Amino acid sequence: MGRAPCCDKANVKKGPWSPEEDAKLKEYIDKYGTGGNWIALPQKVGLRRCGKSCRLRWLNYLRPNIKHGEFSEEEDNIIINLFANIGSRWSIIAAQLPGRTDNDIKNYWNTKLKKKLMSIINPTTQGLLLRKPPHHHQPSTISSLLQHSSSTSTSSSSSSPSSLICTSQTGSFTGFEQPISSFSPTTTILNQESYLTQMPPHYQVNRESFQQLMFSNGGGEASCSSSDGSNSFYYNNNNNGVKQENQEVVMMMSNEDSNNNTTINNVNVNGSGLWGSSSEQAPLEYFGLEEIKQLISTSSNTNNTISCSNFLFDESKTAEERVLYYF
DNA sequence: AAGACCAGCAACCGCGCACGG
DNA sequence: TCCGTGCGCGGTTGCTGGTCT
Repeated sequence: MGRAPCCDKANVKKGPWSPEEDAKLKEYIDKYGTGGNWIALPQKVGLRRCGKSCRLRWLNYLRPNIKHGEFSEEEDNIIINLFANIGSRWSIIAAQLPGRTDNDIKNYWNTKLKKKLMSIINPTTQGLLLRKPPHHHQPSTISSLLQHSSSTSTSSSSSSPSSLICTSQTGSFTGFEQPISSFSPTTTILNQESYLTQMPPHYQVNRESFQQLMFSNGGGEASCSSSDGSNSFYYNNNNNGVKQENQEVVMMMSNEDSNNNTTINNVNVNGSGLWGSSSEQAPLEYFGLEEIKQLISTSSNTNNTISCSNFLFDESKTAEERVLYYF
């Protein structure tokens, strides 16, 4: 037995709201408030609308102080950074942007910002450039990345200053403004509030979220190239979709030899620096692609993408093109 | 000029969660 | 503790206007 419908579908109007409906709803809520019951509201207002529809219309359009129009660069930066840290929690992101609604931000992200960022990160392949930075490397800022986008050469992505740095100790990409190892390993996605409050003035970019950010939607070439010829993918072997205390982070590295053969090594980087402080390197763990596929094989398979709570695995890609990311 | 295509955005849908009985 | 109900969220759909061919 399915869930009871929230309203009588046959007797509710759907589609765009008329100015009259808007006026009715606004006038009523201004006068009496929502009464804490959206389902009952349409009847009180005299609208043939679903309560959920009224709520949406109010929240996204009618309520006071809604900001419409262009997003500022500042807002862009906040959205990008928050998305990279907490993913598509649009309501949380919206809470950081007064006057903006989650729907607005979601639409803005999907239609403009994601494309903009993709073109910045890798203007040629639309893939994510990952390269080992020199120790003295000063990561660029997001704003400088955005500024850089207009001048980046399309033929030499490896020379782009937008290289990404990752730290396994914190489980976060920084890549931008913040030195690595600013987060404690106990920081969890679940604990969103503390996660946010621990964010430095310049937000960090969360490793797995950034991958999702870059690779979701299946667009472009999937491999992550580095200047030394290695491709790097990451996954998290935690199954519940939430970062855990002292969780292991397993990094897969694939290398292409002179014959264009790709080998994949899986390096456990738990507790050590991302690119390995060899003396502290944890024992290697090996998870082949087949094993990973097995891990996720119980999940549903739609549109050539096997998915589960943690992973998306694009089967249509070749080995080195495969994208595996923490979800 | 007209049809095809695309981008932007408002709105819908379904699911998970919280809460009260 | 269980169940029903409403809310809130995120993904998706579909309409509309603009651009391209």
